[in-house]
Amino acid sequence: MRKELSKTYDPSSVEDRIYKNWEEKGYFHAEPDSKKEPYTIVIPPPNVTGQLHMGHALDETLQDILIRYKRMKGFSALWLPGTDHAGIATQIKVEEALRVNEGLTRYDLGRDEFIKRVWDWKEKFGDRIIHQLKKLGSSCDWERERFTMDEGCSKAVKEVFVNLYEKGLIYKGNRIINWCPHCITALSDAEVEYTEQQGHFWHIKYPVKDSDEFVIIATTRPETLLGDTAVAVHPEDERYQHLLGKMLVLPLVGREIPVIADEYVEKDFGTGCVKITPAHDPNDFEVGLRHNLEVIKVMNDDATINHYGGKYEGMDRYEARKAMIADLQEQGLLVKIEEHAHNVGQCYRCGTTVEPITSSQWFVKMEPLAKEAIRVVKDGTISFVPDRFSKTYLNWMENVHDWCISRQLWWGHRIPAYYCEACGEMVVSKEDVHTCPKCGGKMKQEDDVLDTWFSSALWPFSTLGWPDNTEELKYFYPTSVLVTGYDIIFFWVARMIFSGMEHMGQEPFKHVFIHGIVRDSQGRKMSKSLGNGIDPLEIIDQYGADALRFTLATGNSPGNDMRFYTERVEASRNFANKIWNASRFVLMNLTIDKIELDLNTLEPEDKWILSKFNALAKDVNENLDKFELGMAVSKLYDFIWNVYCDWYIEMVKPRLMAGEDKAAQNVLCYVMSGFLKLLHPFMPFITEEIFQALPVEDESIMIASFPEYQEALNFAEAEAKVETYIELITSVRNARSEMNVPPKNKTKLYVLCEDKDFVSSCSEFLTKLTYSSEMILVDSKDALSEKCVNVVGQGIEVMIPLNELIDKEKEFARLTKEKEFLLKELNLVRSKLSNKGFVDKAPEKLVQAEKAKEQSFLEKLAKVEESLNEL
RNA sequence: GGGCGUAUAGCUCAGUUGGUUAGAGCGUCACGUUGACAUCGUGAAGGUCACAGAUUCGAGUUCUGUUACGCCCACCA
Repeated sequence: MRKELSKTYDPSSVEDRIYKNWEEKGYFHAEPDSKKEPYTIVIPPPNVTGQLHMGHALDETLQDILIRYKRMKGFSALWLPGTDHAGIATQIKVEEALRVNEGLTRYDLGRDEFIKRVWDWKEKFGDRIIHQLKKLGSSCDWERERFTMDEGCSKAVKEVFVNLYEKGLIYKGNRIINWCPHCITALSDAEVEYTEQQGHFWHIKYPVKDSDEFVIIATTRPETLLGDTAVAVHPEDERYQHLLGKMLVLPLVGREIPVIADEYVEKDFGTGCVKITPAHDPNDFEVGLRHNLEVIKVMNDDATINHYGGKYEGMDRYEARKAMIADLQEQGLLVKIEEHAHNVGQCYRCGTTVEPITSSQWFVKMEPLAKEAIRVVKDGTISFVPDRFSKTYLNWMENVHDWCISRQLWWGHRIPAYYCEACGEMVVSKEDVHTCPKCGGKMKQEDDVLDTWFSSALWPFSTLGWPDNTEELKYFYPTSVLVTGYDIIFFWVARMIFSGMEHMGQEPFKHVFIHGIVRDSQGRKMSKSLGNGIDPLEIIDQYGADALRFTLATGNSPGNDMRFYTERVEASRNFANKIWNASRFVLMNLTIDKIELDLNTLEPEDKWILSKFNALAKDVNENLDKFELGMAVSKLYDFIWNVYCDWYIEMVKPRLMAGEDKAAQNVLCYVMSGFLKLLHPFMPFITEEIFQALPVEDESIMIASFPEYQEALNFAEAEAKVETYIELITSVRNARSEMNVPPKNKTKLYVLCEDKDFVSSCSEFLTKLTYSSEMILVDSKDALSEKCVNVVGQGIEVMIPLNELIDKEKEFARLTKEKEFLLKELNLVRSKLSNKGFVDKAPEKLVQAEKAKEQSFLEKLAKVEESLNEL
């Protein structure tokens, strides 16, 4: 006996120790190695001050499975970790803490001091998520950990910004953008989420100047009326031809605005008249450009009304709305109010309704960049798994607008543009600029910072050393696969693709492996506000990281959401325990100290399990290569539990009890160490713990080689025969169960079979697993004097003498049921075989298989009928 | 308005390029302390693969249409 193992597996006593050992041995570290092929994954960097949630757990588990697999396959496998500075999210957190703890705002501290506080915060909490990733077993190369605002990434950001600016792909302009009045910053289109809300349509009269006439417009946002600079109608709308070019008097304001004609207006919608507010509506902005309309912005940054609002100045936009409606009503200008459901855009960080506003911002010109990004997905250079997400991606990329990249925040990469305080000259430069190249005046850097996603977009190459042409960059880029959720395809995946193409001239990754969202047991999204989130760390404490990982990898297909509940984790935990106990059994019976497989001394069941294992290795490799992780893991589960434990261990027990059976020990260990290796990417800890207790040569399973199919281990014939016996054993158990015969009632077993040698070599487990006392080979049934239950298999028939225990009626019913079943199947097979189309067109192999089935059914049917007659 | 997904056992889900008797986990029922494991074992019950057509020798799987639910994008003010 090598080592005494406890009866149940206790992950908590194992995991930290093993992880520490891996780290110390340096197994996670990858170097450029010309003798190996590279395999690279860059982590989707979690927010630096965030905490691990189930979505991370899924994402990291999938990546770790892939990276461990490839590492064992002999690749130089780099999983590059790091964190994201997460502009708005982090700034909001620190501001909140500042407010709660010190009653201060960031403005009280000033920019420099505030940023220092955020760095302090990052130092304090930045390690937390990294520790949590380690608890999961993530085999990241921690020596290469990066941060989106570290020196290298910042250098890359400046390089890219200046580069794009010089190419004319970054520009500054006064455009309409999404504004969050709570975060006080511009947002990109992708950062706005739309929800349908019940609102109103207010119908308002706009009087025609010097006339009794008026037009009626309908609006959902009456407060923007303050910034109207025209009313538009369709050019061919006959109702309004006479008003074209005339002036209207803007209610509540008194300003005069023209009636203009523009194709944008739909004649049949509403009244056919549209108020035009270029400063507060994207469509109106376009109309304004076409007609040279004045742009009057009526709101401040916090969405209160500014000086253009007259008496409404200082009011919040909704207060102003209320007040204006009341005033309009009083003046008899409010015609009616309609209920109206419409989509309202909200800030994806704070949920505040965004305000479209014209503002001077920085943009990335998307059209030229999108071209290449579209090409590489269309021509398959980059593939999405599952493929349907390439449609989502292409649809977005083909309709993408320019990307607003400036944010009015303090935490982030400050835009490398400098303005002369004297002459207004602007310089964009990688280096700090202090004096104006034109007039020598003092230069001041742009206040705005960049969208967080601007730096994340460079992640696959900035983390490898770009813009320097490092060995790492040459070797590990392009990366192999990107693993992420479908919810950030637009934010991140798309932007990495065009950035990689533009700056590296090569795709950032070859595959995008997309997973879904982890939901609660009722299918709801896990969220803080619902309080239905499950903490992965609590699950790890309770059930172990392996159980959690196994749960996340099982029953989940790429791109689909999954439900998470503890019963599933329990099942995974039970599986770990099953493996644990199987290993206890093997170790208890071990006398060998080295695995030496001698293919010449094998029993049928040995060949059978080796053959089954061989097929498993083939399947798992194929599944993993095709990103079918869920399928790979369910095959492993089935093999380990339902094949190795339920059958092979049971078959081999008599041999082990009988004495030192080296062949059995070798096969037990060979197959066990093999399936542990196959399972290791999914359940790294328990597989390592057991592996090291087995008589293996590798010092760690992490660096052992991944099993692959070997022709020498394919024993098709023995496999098929043992398979038949398994069926037979099941049938015997079934018969006994239906006769209500208790397991302890052991009887003889008579066997009628032509292949006597083979049956003899299996006699031990046949006897044991059919609850028999001994097995007797007979030449004919006639010789038996005892009353028997007959069970038939292919080429074999067994008789169980149960004497008076036999319930004749029950046996009759059982055999009749069996007969009906065989008849049904026989019918099915025959109808296939008599179908000329099938025989002519189906593959020959299939036709032969059907014929064999027919024979088998016929043979069995004859035996069953014979038994029925004898009753 | 456009696009996508899902619909398979009581529940949650797998099901590869069409081809044995459609599977698993959990739950249910019966039996069981057999020398690794009750976090277990043995056996069983449970399915018109949403509906209607089409293609095919053959459809859970492919195509068309319908229904229900979900998601994404666009935004007629």
